Amino acid sequence: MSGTLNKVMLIGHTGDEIKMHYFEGGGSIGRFPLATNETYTNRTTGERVSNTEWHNIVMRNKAAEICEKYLKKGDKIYIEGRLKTRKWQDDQGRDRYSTEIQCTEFTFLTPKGEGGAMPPDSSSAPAKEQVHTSQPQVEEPIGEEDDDLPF
Amino acid sequence: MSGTLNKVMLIGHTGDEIKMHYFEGGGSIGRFPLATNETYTNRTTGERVSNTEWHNIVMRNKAAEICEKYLKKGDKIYIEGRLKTRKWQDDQGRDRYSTEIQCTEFTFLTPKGEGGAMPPDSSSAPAKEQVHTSQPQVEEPIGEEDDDLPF
Amino acid sequence: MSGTLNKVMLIGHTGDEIKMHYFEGGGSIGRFPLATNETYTNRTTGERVSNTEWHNIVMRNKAAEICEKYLKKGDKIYIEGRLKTRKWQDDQGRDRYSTEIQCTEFTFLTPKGEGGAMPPDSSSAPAKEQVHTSQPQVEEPIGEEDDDLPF
Amino acid sequence: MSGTLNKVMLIGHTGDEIKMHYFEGGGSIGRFPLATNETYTNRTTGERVSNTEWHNIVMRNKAAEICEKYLKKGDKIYIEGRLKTRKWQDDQGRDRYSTEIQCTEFTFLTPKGEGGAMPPDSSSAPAKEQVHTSQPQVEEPIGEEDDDLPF
DNA sequence: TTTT
DNA sequence: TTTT
Repeated sequence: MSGTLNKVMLIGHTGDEIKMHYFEGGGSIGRFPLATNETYTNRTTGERVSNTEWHNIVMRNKAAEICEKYLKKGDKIYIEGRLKTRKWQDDQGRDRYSTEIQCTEFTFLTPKGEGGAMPPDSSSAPAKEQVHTSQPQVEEPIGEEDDDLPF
Repeated sequence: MSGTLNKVMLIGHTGDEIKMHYFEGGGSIGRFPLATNETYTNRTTGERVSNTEWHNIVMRNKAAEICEKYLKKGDKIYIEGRLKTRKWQDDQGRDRYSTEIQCTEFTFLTPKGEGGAMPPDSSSAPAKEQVHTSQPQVEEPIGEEDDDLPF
Repeated sequence: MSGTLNKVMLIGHTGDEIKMHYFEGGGSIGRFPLATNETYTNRTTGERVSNTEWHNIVMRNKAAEICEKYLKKGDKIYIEGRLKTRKWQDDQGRDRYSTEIQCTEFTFLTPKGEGGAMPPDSSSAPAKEQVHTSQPQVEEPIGEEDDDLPF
Repeated sequence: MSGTLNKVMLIGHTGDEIKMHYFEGGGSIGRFPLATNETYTNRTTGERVSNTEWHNIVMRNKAAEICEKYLKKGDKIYIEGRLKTRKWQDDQGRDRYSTEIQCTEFTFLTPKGEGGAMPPDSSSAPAKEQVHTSQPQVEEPIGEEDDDLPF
C-alpha cells in the first residue's frame, strides 16, 4: 500500500561517534545521536529560550560503514530518513517505545581537511548494495542518456 | 543556537479525531495519531511486507481548532512539523519518553464535499496568531509588491 | 563534489497526461505539467489573491511508464525530485533555459477505484532498474533483518 | 485554493553576494545564485560525472537584509522556499521565463568566527515583519505554555 | 493546462 | 487506530 509519505530531514551535530553492530550475514547497523537546536523569544517573558533536541539516527550497511570511518563526534551532518518507533520490553516486562530516524540519505556538512582522515570525495561515495542509504546527489543518477534532447 | 534543521513531512491517514485541550489563557492544543504505510518485497523470502507506522501529531491554537472542526478520522492529510521528544514519569516514577511531531503546516488531502461540513476554502484558512501552524500556501505570502519587476 | 542538497517536494494536480518518448536502448522519458496553488490575502488591499504555479515534471523509465498507465489529467500526486535547468537554443539561436523537476519519487494521491484502471497496488510498484523513481515507501526497504534487536 | 505543496530545500554554496533592491515603501528584495552539485558514475562508460546546478534565490525584507550583512560569496547555506516561474519579455518582445526559489526559511552553514563579521547568534535572528523568511528554528516558536503537561 |  |  502507499499513497503516504514518511520523511524526516535534519541538519545537526553528532553527539557521539556511531556505534556499530555487525551481522553474521555481512550486514551492519550503526546508531548515533544527533542534536538540533531551536531558539526563540518567549513572548510572555521576553526572554531568549534555547532548546536542544536529540534524535536517534540509525544507519545500515555501506552508509553506516562510511560514517564509522569518517563521521566524528561534533560533526555537522544532513540526514534524511524515515520515522520508525520500535517497541521493546524493559526489565519489568513493560512495553517501551523508542523513536528512531532510519537514514536513507546523508551528506557531511563539516568542512574537511583539518587533520581529518576524510578523502576528497568520500562524502559522495555511493552506497552500492543499499542504494538509498547514501548521499542525496549520489543515489539518484537520473539522466545519463540525454538532457540535451529537444523535448 | 542554530544552523540546524528539524523537519518532518508526512502524508498519512488519521487514526482518530483530534483530542483537544483548552488552556485558560485562550490557547489550545490538540493531538491525533497519523498512520503512514510502507510496503516492500523482502529480498530474502520474496514475500510482500506491509508495515504501518503511527505518529503522534500535536497542533496548537488556530490550527488545532481547524482540525477539530474539519478533520475526520480516516482523512488523508499532509503534515509538516518538528520532532520533539517529551520526557515524563510513569506511575513508578521512571523516566519515559514520547516523540511527537509538532505541526507547523498542514493541508487537507481528502477530497471534500461528500456530505462533509467543510467550507469551500477552509483548508487554506490562515492561522492568525500562530502563523506557522497552517497551510503551506497560506503562511508564506511572499511577493505582494512585484514579481514583474525587471531585476 | 557533494555536501549539497537539491530537493523539491510538490503536491499538485496534473495539467495533462504524461507525454512519453522512448529511446532505442529501451529507456524512456515522460513529461507532464503539475499545478500548485497558493492563496493569501493581500495585506494592502485586503483582497484574496490566488495564484497557480506550473511545474515541468520529468520522469524516466519505470516511473514514467507507471504514470503513462495510471496517471490521468487532473489527478493529485506527490512528487519528489531535483531541480534541473536545461539550456537550449530557440529558432534564432538564442540561449534559452527551462527549469524542470526530475522526479525521484512519487505517490498517487487521487483516490482510486472510481472506474479507474488502477490495480490495487500499482501506486507502490517499485521502479526496478531505476530504484529512485518510485514510491517513497517502496524504495527504501531498510530493515529486513531486525528492528527487534536490543541495541 | 490549496491542498497543494510547493517546497524546495537546498544546501549549496553562494556564487555571488546578494544583490539588493530597496522599495520606496521600506521593503526590499535580494537575489543571489546558489550552486548545488551532483556526482555519479555513468553506468555505460564507467566514468565519474560531476554537474553543477545553479539556482536563483530570492529573499525579501529582513531575511534579505540579514544576508546582505552576513552572507559572503562561497558560503554554504540551507535554503527553503517555493518555486516560482516569472514571465518577462526580452528585447524582441518574446516571452521568456525564469524560475526562482522564493526563500521562506534559511540557515547559515558556514562556520563563523574566521574573521567574519557575523555575530554569535545572527544566523538565528528572527525576521520580524515577515515571519517566514528566517531561520527554521526561529519562526516556529511552538510550545511556550507547556510541553510538560500530562496529556 | 489542474484543483477547490 | 488509518488507508489501499
